[in-house]
Amino acid sequence: MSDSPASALPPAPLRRGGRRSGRKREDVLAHACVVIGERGADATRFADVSEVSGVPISTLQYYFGNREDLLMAAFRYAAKRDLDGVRAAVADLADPWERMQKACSFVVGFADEAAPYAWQLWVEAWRWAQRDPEWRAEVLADNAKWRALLAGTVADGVASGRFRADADPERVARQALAVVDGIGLPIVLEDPAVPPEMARELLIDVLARLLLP
Amino acid sequence: MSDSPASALPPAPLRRGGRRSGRKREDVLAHACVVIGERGADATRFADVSEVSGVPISTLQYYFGNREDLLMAAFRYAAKRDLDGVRAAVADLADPWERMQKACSFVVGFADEAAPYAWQLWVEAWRWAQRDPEWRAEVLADNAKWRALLAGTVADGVASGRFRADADPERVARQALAVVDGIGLPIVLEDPAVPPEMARELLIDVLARLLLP
Amino acid sequence: MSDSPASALPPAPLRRGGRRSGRKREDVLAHACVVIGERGADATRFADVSEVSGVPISTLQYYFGNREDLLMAAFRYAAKRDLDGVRAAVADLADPWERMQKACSFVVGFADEAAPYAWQLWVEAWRWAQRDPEWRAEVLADNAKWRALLAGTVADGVASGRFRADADPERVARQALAVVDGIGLPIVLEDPAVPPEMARELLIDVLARLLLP
Amino acid sequence: MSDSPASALPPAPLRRGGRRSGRKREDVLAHACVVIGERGADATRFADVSEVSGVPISTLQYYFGNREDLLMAAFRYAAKRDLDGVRAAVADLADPWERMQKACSFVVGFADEAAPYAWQLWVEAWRWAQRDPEWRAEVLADNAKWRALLAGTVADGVASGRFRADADPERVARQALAVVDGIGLPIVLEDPAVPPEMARELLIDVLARLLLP
DNA sequence: TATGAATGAGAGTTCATTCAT
DNA sequence: GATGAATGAACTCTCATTCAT
Repeated sequence: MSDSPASALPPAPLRRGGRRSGRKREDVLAHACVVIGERGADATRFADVSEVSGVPISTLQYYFGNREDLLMAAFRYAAKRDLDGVRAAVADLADPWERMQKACSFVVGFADEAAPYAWQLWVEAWRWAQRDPEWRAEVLADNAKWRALLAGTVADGVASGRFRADADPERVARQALAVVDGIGLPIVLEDPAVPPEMARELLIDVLARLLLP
Repeated sequence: MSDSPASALPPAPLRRGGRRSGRKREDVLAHACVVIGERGADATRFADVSEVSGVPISTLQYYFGNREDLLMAAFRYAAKRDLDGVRAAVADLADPWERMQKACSFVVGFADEAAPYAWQLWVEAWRWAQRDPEWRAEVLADNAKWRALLAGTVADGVASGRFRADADPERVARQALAVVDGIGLPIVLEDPAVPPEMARELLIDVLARLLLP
Repeated sequence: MSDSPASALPPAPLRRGGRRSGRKREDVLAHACVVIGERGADATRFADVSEVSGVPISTLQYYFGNREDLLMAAFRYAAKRDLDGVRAAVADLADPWERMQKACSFVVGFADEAAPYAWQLWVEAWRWAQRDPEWRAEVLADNAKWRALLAGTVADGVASGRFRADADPERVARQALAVVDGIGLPIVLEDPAVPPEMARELLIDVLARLLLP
Repeated sequence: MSDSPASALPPAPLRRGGRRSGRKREDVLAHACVVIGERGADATRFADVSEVSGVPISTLQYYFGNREDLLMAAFRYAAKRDLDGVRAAVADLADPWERMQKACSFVVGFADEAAPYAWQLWVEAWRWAQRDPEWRAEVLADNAKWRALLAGTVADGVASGRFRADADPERVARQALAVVDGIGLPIVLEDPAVPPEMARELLIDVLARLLLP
């Protein structure tokens, strides 16, 4: 009933705290994210989530209400998880340049630190955000958080002299995020013309030109 | 029946003379692109395309077969149209740097030269390409064409001395395409944090760092 | 909603007590048999069964799945009902010759003991059995049961001396079944050249030649 | 375009006479019979007949009109062909008993003299005849011809003393036809319990009891 | 709180048929 | 006489959702 979703993430660790139902809810959302990542949000039906999570359809509706509500809940869950993940990943890195690289690598799924289906979920969210105001607000808010994370790192580096003095943290954060989003594409499409190693190297190169003295 | 699709694009340029059915087919595809751009490919029903184009549902099926085939035909149509469009737009620009800027601005929809819904259609295509081999092949092939276009421009600029001598056309093309794809996101989401003018400026800035001496 | 189907058969005998859904399911099947008998299986639409039974189309699909599954369920229901019917009809007949006559008369619809549309349903089943392995298996299994029923009766008659000593139960069962199937045709077609009474008499005559001393 | 249908029958021999279109018409009908035999009349679409015959759909409609008209034409064609076939097959048999056996074996498809799909087409015709007056008239008329054929043979045998003197030609013809129709069933269903050889033997046995002294 | 039963809305698809050439 | 283009009608099936327990 509650196997861990396909890869990586445990079946919702939150051992401590959490009312029983809260735990199950999270468990379902983790599964839902996998389904959305694999089939796309539009093609994600209650039946799919029910099957992978083992929770009956009507119970899903009892928990989340609408189909769209379920989707939104799953996206919120993933967004928070990704952000928490990247923060944890860079937490113990002292060097701003190291942190910048790590943070940018995270989402696109380089190496093992990646959140499963993170990029796919973002693409889904973007699509819905183009058409639904609620989704749009959600996505924009999250984008802001990512920019803040990067801008903060840039500011640190500038202050410490690790980065160029004329680097504007806000500007560079926007640019870095753009490159990250753009370089993720060939990776998820497994474009043979841009294998993951090359993609990472191209990404780091752009970041270096933007930041390093 | 053959009104121009909702916005911008003319009622289909069409060869000339035009074989009866060929003309109508293209007309339908232009309309379909609009619908896909507005509602998303998954949400695009025969009924929608029928309503917008004035062509009966069964006639659409007679023309294109499957719903998915219709979608694919529309995407192919748009991909070709965009590529033709950008080629035409840069054709009479002599300066490589001018051409680079123009080409990169084109897709994301800056100014008036943009193809309508071009970016939205690409996002749709990416999503399908992640899951369907046929779409994947199509998208990768088109990506390659874009890279070639940019790489050619870079090579010209290097040869003419307008660009830095150490700029590797292939590498820069990949990077430029990434930035273009990534900077398009806040634009279509109309992110107030990254208004179009700023986006353009940020994009040009990255290109400059990659290319200019 | 649960009127007895158009003709003859009671509003479903049903176990007794009856689990809610079981009762309704059987009720629907009885109605479906009538529709199939009247229109033919190929021409039997969900809409027809829905109209006759008063059960919404989507509920029919919820119960039975496919259209073909509904058809198959109806046939299984009818096959069992007919077999039960003929067994009950001959149960209290002591004389093998009486039993033989009764059993053979049953299916083709002589007199009042007939199961409604039994013969039509068999013809439908034969058609599908020619092309679908699942139907074929079902029909062959049922044919075997009928043969066994007849062969048992023949064996009884031979043992009791009522039938010719040299009558091979298995052989005669096959022959009797063939005559039964064949004589049913003019009856359902209402061939004026072979009115029911004549048909019965011709059938009994053949059986007599096969069995009586 | 006009390959011979799957088995046996030539692509309509009628070399001599026949206006061009008459020949093509017959050719189409022979193909249609094959389709009907293989898929069943209800499942026979214009597209199928068009494909096997190579004649465009609209031409089929031009020739035959309705779908049902095409079906009926095909059945008429087959019915005549079968009757002609059996007449030819027994024409040069002097012994009434030989003729009886031959005629009865013909339809059910024993040996090589069978008309392809003859039995299947009859079953189809029976089904339609149950519901459509026009088909019913057609089928009854043909049944009458078959009965006449058999009755004539019986009468010959009685007259010549080959058959029992008390055999009533009309009665026996009806009975024989019933056994033929009934014994055909396990054959077309390929019932392992009644292999063709056994079926023929059982059939002949019944005929013998009805006719031989 | 949680879940099975039931049902309406909507979509794709097939296919005969009509019309113009 | 023959045929391709075009289209409406009908049907199956999927799926979210409501209701009762």
